[in-house]
Formats: sequence, structure tokens, C-alpha cells
Amino acid sequence: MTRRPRIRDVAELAGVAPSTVSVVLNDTAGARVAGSTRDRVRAAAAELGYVPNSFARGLRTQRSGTLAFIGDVIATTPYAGDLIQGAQEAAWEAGYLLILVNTGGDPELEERAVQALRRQQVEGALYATMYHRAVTLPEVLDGLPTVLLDARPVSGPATFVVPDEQTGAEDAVEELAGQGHRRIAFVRDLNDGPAVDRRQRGYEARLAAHGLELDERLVVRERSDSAGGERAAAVLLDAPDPPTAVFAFNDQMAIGVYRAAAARGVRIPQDLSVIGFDDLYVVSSELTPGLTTMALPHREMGRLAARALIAELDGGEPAGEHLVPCPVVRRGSVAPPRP
Amino acid sequence: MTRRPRIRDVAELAGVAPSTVSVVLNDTAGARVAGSTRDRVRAAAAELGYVPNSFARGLRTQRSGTLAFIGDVIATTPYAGDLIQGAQEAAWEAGYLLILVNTGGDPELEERAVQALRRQQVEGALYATMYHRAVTLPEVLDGLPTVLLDARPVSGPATFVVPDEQTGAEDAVEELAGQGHRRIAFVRDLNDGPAVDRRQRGYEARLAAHGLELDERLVVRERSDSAGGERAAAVLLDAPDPPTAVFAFNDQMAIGVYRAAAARGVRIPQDLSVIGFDDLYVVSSELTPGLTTMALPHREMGRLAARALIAELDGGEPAGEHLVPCPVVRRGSVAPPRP
DNA sequence: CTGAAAGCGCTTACAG
DNA sequence: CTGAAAGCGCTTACAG
Repeated sequence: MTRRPRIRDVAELAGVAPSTVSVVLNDTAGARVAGSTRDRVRAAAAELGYVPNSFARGLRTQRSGTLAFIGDVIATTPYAGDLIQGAQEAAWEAGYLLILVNTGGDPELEERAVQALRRQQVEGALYATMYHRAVTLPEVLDGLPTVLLDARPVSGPATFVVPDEQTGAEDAVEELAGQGHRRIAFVRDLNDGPAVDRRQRGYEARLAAHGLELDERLVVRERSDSAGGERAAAVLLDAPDPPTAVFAFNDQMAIGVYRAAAARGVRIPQDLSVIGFDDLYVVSSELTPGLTTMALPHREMGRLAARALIAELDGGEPAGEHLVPCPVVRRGSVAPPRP
Repeated sequence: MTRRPRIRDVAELAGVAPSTVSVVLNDTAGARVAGSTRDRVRAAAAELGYVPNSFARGLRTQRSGTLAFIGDVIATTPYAGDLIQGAQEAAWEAGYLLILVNTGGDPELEERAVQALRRQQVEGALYATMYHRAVTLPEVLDGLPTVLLDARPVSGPATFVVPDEQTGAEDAVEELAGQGHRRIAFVRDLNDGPAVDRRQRGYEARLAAHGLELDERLVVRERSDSAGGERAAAVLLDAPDPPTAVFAFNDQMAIGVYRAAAARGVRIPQDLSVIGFDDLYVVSSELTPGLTTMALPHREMGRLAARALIAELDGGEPAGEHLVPCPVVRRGSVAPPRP
């Protein structure tokens, strides 16, 4: 492995000064260099396979060309890859490289990670959580431009990118009410949270828009996994006046609704329409019938967050809240109610 | 945002020379500095919140403390996150930061990405594919220490980390044969490839170890998705002498086996045992009964690859092939054959 | 036991 | 139109 060529090597080969090489290779604005000189410099650089050293440049320019992606838990959700990929793509398009750190949610590790990132002179950070929740930015991040990704600030101003949960939920209910359903249940998580709260708000808003009264018995709280969805659906289906459609907080719960229906001979979508949320691909596409659901736009959120961060670095104003639409993915679990 | 403190600021506050600060903060071996001086330096650094500038250090030491993770497609597989997380963790533990680049499999983008990474002075690279396949390392990577992750070289020597497909397949067949099954089918991908070839080899080896003859009619090639698995299982179950157990090339195909069985009133596991491969979590755990399958150790592979790379950077010999075991995850789809 | 000096590889005013 | 010089913030022989 021979030594990497330096700017001086290029300069010597081209017969110019290093500063001229710099000016040519960076297309420095306002610099007047003869075309023939430019050609010679470029040829020399190509011949040597010259790649500038970002450290030297960064030391001088005080810019690193890197952004941090700080995530709490990368692996445990199948969406993480999309969030990361979206951010990486947008960063790349703007000439930035992404440095990835996974903190596992450990504050002490997080602090050391941010310090390491500062040492690397990252210009800004994406602070991502793997599902939509409210967070408090760690103090170490003070002074570093930061955008929250799939997270919202517990308090105070911040730029953040989250799914438009409420509109998504409204659209989900519209898929059902638009087909004529009047008794539409909402199977939701036990606990409150930014996602479930807004989905419920959307559910209620859309019912109201259709002139449907909110029946508290049609809103069932359970754990947001398939077993919870199954229990919730059991309660609904065994009631005297069961719903004709179910809006499930997430796809996992929708799986449970499928199971409860199957156990009772209730057919989907003939006897019961079901719509989910998240578009957990491997699940929603493999159910029979395929699950109609609202997609969580992770890749798009990643892209948007990176772009928002870069815009701030370029001197733009912090943008506050970015809501990203959740499009419906129609498969086969919704049909008109039986007459 | 005030200016970040430099080593000179710490030196002035502590009343020493910058070089002394460097020596103290880096615990430079063989340097003799009085304990009281050390304390003063450390206190000054803490007071100012001093974080050394990696660029300046790297320029001097010719080390960056960063590694590259170059992936072809990050998002499209739910495993990618694990691969990345494992690599990131192991890198972090050794004091390295991971820079992530997603090439989408585009050679031109790949070349530019590697150049950008070289500019950033990465010390080595992890070249990852999102499923086990054979690749040719791009030329731009020449001279940069590289470890293949979930990929093997088409030819030539290289350090690479892949799942131990054959042993995994042997263990899968053992789960079935060990329960007394004699007619064990293998539902496999249409095309050859490093993964399927080795899984078939394992299947055949384990059959032989149990004194079972290979019945070519029990090996069915289909597309490796659920529809393909369903077609393959249909052929097997409708045959005059159907198998009592199916080893599916992957979990997606196993889903299809479930469907074909259900359509025929064949119960799993009472009438038919099924074992998959991959442990596509959301799928395998949500089927009824839960799918017994061989887990692909992505996180472990990521960790191992990063460690192998770092070992090489530390002067170790390139290690060649690393096979990572695929443990069985028992759920409920395997039982003894009916007497 | 501690400090002064050189130098890593660039970029950018500035001089000519 | 091009080159010489300074300096970004560190580390590391070396001198004392």
C-alpha cells in the first residue's frame, strides 16, 4: 500500500503551486486560472488518484461534511432500516456522510457517544426514536443543530419530523365509513402516547364528520400486540351489537382481530372489515386476506429530517413540526357492510 | 454558541504547555508528569468542557477512528438493522465510529461513496449485502482493509463473515429426524446460491446420517416467497406418498406451506411438521402454531465482522472465513409423526 | 518533570 | 493569472 498522494504531489506533477491545485479542484469561486492550467491540474490529480484529505480540509474550513444519526434502538424494529436509509440518502445527496450511533436508550452511553461525535466534528445531528414518542433532548446536544426524527419534544421548541397520525387515522376511518360502515370500533393501546392519542383524535373527528355518534363501548384498550388485539376483538365480537368494522391501532393488533374473527367464523371482509396502521409489510401482506392499512412513511421521514437539518446548517430558520402523510395501502380487508 | 475550547485554552487555564495537556489527556505511555499537574489539567479540561478535535489529531496521527459500513440495500430487508447494530456496537466498544453508506447496489454510486469515505480517512470497511451471496469487491476498495459481511468473495482470498448455512440446515433436519420423521421434504428456491446450496447440502448430509435415502421427489424448487412455498407444498401434499415433515428454505416459503396445509385440512404439527429458516420474527411468531425455525444471527455477524476488521487494523492476520452458527428457535410447528 | 518547535495536509487571504 | 505564507488544532520527538 503506497502512500496516498498529497496536494503537493499533484502540484509538482502539474508544475503549479499547491494553492492552485486547491483552487482548481474546489472550483473556488472568483479564482482566475487559465483553462490549460486547469486541465493540467485535473489530469495530474486523476493520474495520481488524488483524494483530498478531509481532516486537513476540515481543520482549515471548520466543516466536516458529516452528520450524526443517533438512534435509541436500531435493531428491534423492522422500520429502523428505512429511517436510516432515508436519512442517509438525503445526506448523501447534499454531500454529507452519516455517522451512525446506537445508544440503546442508555443516557450514559448517549453522552459519550455525543462527545465522540463532537470530536468528529459532526455539523449536526438527527435524534431518532424507533417509534413516535415524546423525548427530552440530552443536554450534551446543546449547541449542536439537531432535528428530532419520529419523536417530538416533551417541551420547548425544536425541529421534528413525525407521521401525521391524526390525518392517517381520519383517512383510515374514511376507508370504512366511506363504504357505509356505521359501527366502527377502535382497538387501541392501553397507554396514552403521541401516536395513539392522535389516532384516536382522528378516529373521533372522522366519525363526527360522518354524523356518527361516539360509542364508548366500541373503543377497547388492550396491549398493542396480537394477543391484545385478539382479546379486544373478542370483547367486541361477543357483544350484543358488534361492530361491522374495526380500526386497529397497529397491524399487530389487527392480526389479533383476524384471529378472533376466525375463531368465531366471522369472515373478513364479508362479515367484518378491518383496517390497520403501520404497514408492517411482512405481516400485512401475508395475512389472508391481505390487510388494508396506513403506511408509516419511515423512509420519507428520514429524508425529510436530514433535509431539514441541512437547511438549518445552511442558515435556514428552524422549521418546527413536520408532519408526514401516512398513505393508505389497500389490500383486501375492507368491504361494504352486509345489508 | 461560543467557540469550542482548544487545547491551548486548557493549557492556559492549567498553567502548562499544550503538549503537557495532550500528554495528560491521552495518558501517553512513558510520559512523566507530576500527579498534581495531571489533576490541574484534567480539572481545567472538565471546566471548559474540552473535547479534542479529531481532525487535528487525525491529521497528526494518521488515524481517524472511523470505520465504513457499505451496504447494498439497507431498507428492503428487516434484517439490515441487526447487521448494522451489531457492527456499530462492536466498533463502538473498540473506540471506533461507524460511517454508513447505502449504495443501492449502484456501482457508480458505490465508487463515489468509497471515495468520500477515503476522504474521511476511514481506516477500514465492512462491505455488507443484505442476504448471503457471492460478490466481487469493487476496485476502489483496493488498499483499504475490508471485511465482507453476509457475503462471500466470488474468488480470491478475503475475510468474510457468513451464516453457517450447512450446519443450520443439518440441525433443522435433525429437529425433524430426531422426532422420528423419515419422509422429510425440502422446499427450496428455484435458483442456486450460497445459502440454498449449503442448506441443501446440510439437508442431504443429515438425511444420510440417519440412514435415510434421498428421494428426489421430496425436493421441490419454487420461488422463495409464500406463494412459491404454497405451490411446492401443494405438490408434496397431493402426492401419493406425502412427506410427514417439511424443511422450508426460508420462513416465507414456510408460510406457504402452512397455507397449503390449511387448505387441505392437514394440521400442523399433528399431521405435518414444518421447520423454516431465517426467523423472520414478525412472521414466525405470529403464525399459528408458531413456526419453529433456524435463526439467522445478523447481529452476531455484524459484531464479528467489525471485530475481525479491527483485529486486522491492529496488525492481525486476515482470518478468511468466519461461519456463524444459526440456532434453532423452537415454537410449535414440529411434533413426532403420527404412528 | 515540562516546554518550544515542527509538522500533519489542506485553504485562503494576500502579494506580485 | 499564479505562488508564498500563514494557520486550522493537535501530537511527538527533542531539548532542557
